[in-house]
Amino acid sequence: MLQADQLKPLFDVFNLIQPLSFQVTEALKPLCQLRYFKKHEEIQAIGATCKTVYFVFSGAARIFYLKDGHEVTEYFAFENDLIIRAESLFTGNPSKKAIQALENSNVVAISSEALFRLFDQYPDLEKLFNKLVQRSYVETLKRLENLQFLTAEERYRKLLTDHPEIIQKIPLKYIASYLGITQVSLSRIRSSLR
Amino acid sequence: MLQADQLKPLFDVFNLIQPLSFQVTEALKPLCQLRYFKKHEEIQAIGATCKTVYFVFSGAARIFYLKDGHEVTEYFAFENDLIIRAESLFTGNPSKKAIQALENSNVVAISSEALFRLFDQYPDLEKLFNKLVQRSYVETLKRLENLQFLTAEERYRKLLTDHPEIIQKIPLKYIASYLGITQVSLSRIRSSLR
DNA sequence: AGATTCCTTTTACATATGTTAAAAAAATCA
DNA sequence: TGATTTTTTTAACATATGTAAAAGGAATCT
Repeated sequence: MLQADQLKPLFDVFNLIQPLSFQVTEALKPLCQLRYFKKHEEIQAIGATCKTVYFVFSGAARIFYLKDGHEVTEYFAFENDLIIRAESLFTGNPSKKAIQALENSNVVAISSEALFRLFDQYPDLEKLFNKLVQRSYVETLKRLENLQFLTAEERYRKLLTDHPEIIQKIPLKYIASYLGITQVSLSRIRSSLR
Repeated sequence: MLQADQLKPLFDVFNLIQPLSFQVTEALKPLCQLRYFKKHEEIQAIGATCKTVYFVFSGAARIFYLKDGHEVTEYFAFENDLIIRAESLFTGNPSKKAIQALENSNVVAISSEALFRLFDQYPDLEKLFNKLVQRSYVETLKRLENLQFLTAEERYRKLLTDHPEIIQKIPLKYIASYLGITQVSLSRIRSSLR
């Protein structure tokens, strides 16, 4: 069971995005399940329909899918980051993507159905959720631009400056597919920068 | 000035996504400005902050930006499609992207500030807007996946099956940058498929 | 600690895509 | 219609990235 205020760091982040009243906060807390996953453990499997909204409480996670038998990483999430598989959550279709812990991680899991049921009663909660979605959307647009017209080396350099924590904490084989290139190619790029 | 029910086709689409009451519909109508743009005309310029939500009423439009002096097309919009530059609308930052008519087009323009002001009074209107954003987000995720791990030829084939209207109506030079390749490369791919 | 597995780099070669320039084809305009 | 401009294709060559296999290095497990 959750201890009082254990969730405070996450709720502090929420409040920066959308100020929440005491009532909203109290209504949301019971929906938050703190779950522990070991490094490499699967948080959600491929084929499951996304009915849970996750936040990384501590640790790190990724979303990936299989393409021709090998894994393609689509997204990395760190502390306080939202994890949803939007293409499933918003359509009700099963997701072809999995969520996996990259380190021993604590994750806050919220049932999307229970969350959405609170929206009519607490409009600010709906606004918070939608602002989080908007932020994810904007981030995805930026990644799209990068993939559309930067070279592999430019994308790697950009990741290095924009998200150094990814380079530091994540195995290169995951970063390669995230950048849309092979591991060999990434290795080549790295050695050319030395 | 708008004639009664001129907007009906667009509102029919809205109702499929989120049923709107008579009151909501009547509140939204006065915000809808029907504007005409000639082929190639600029709907919004680079550098402007996005404070308008557009829908294509008839015709077609695109979002593009400049990269090293040449245009990169990010998005095509056809009848009833939403056009927003999310990275500006949701952040308040000036957009580096322009919106341009690709044919003689009628466009419904809605002030985002006026629209957002209606949200507290009409929650279903907020829900409609957020569902439209969610759909755009999901579409963007699909494009990201394609750019991340399909070859140029696979991306072209996919566009051919998923959005034949783009191939039919849009100049190839715009399609090339949309696919993340040069015009020469696209031409080569097309001839190899013949 | 040693053995095993996993991750990263390197090499050699193949292929896809980019670049520049020119020709061909199509669209636009007076 | 004919002239002009724009778009698309083709050619030749350069470069980036992919593929497969092997070696080296690091992490993990008992």
